[in-house]
Amino acid sequence: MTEFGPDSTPDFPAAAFSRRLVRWYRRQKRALPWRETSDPYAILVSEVMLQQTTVATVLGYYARFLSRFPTVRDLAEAPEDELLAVWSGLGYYRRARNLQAAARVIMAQHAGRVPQTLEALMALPGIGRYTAGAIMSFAFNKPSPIVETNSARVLARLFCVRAPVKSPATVRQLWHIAEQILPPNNPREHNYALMELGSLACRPSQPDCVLCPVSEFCAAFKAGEQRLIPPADAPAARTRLRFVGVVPLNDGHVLVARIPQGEWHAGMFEFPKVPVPLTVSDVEARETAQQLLQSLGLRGNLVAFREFRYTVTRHSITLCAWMAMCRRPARPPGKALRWVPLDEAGKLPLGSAQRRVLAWVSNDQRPGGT
DNA sequence: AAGCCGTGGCG
DNA sequence: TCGCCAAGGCT
Repeated sequence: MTEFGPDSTPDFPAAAFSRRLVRWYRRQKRALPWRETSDPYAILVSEVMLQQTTVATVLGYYARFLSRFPTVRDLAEAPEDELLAVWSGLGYYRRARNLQAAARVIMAQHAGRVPQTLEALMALPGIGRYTAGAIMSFAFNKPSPIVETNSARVLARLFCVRAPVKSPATVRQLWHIAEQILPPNNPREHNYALMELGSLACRPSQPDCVLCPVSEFCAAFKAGEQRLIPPADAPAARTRLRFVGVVPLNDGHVLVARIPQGEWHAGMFEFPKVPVPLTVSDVEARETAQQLLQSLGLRGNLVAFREFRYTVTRHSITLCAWMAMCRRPARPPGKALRWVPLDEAGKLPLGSAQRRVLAWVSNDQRPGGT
């Protein structure tokens, strides 16, 4: 075989490469909790959390999620609000809903056990080719290749693939390579090692080829092109948006609104807000806040103001938030609105920015706060 | 098949 | 402050 197959990697000494790579991995690997478990469900959870998300961020969620939803059944049966609240701050909230949908399919069609074939895994919502391959190799040590950000970069350099790594043709080529060089006897460590190499040494910028155990196999290194591969993407356009929001307070309660379908963070909660032009003056912003209060059927005083800046995908957002001391209306607010005790609001599913707003008002409302 | 979906850290 | 980056999948 080359040693495991011919084609685009005709002369590549795959077995020797993998042995060298895995030996390095065993010495250098980080201790990560999802590598310490053999529970396929826990590995599934970690892989979904890690999609487009840094290890450091996931470390703050992983154990808590598993202690709250220890089994496929617990997740399948969880109320959505509780699920989203646990996920709150992790981002890409569709992942949480897909993960629960996947858990329900696993209960209904696979007797509660994570399936062990690529086809069955890829049929689960939120699980694509990478995640399916990761579960196959990490959880079951079955020979499924993977291609994701790290390994794609490693493979592109290793074989000097100069085209953009995201183009469909390149993606196909990288999957082919990944399959060709995958050792049938040790797919788990091999795949882990490819990713770990990309993370620790074969980094996006400033690759540290001195640390690399397989530089002698690397076509880009030999050509001195490791810094040119893969080529940088064109910068993404950004838009700016501005909102005026109110945080109605009454007797230790805050008013929150369920975000409607079709908007960012749909189904989660936020403090009421409205879009305003980028150019509004402070006076106009204050008037907008007053009008917003009225439209909620509230009367109250705007007592404090603060701007929050955050990003949602490609949108740079400024939220001008007004704290409002209100009289609670006799009539209950609309169905999407809810008064909640301040100290329980944190248990709601909130986006990251809303969580910061909540921290602001909570701190202010505590005795002695300012 | 581009565009969408979140967030925090870092240079 | 700003742009880039990180264990993608879906439409």
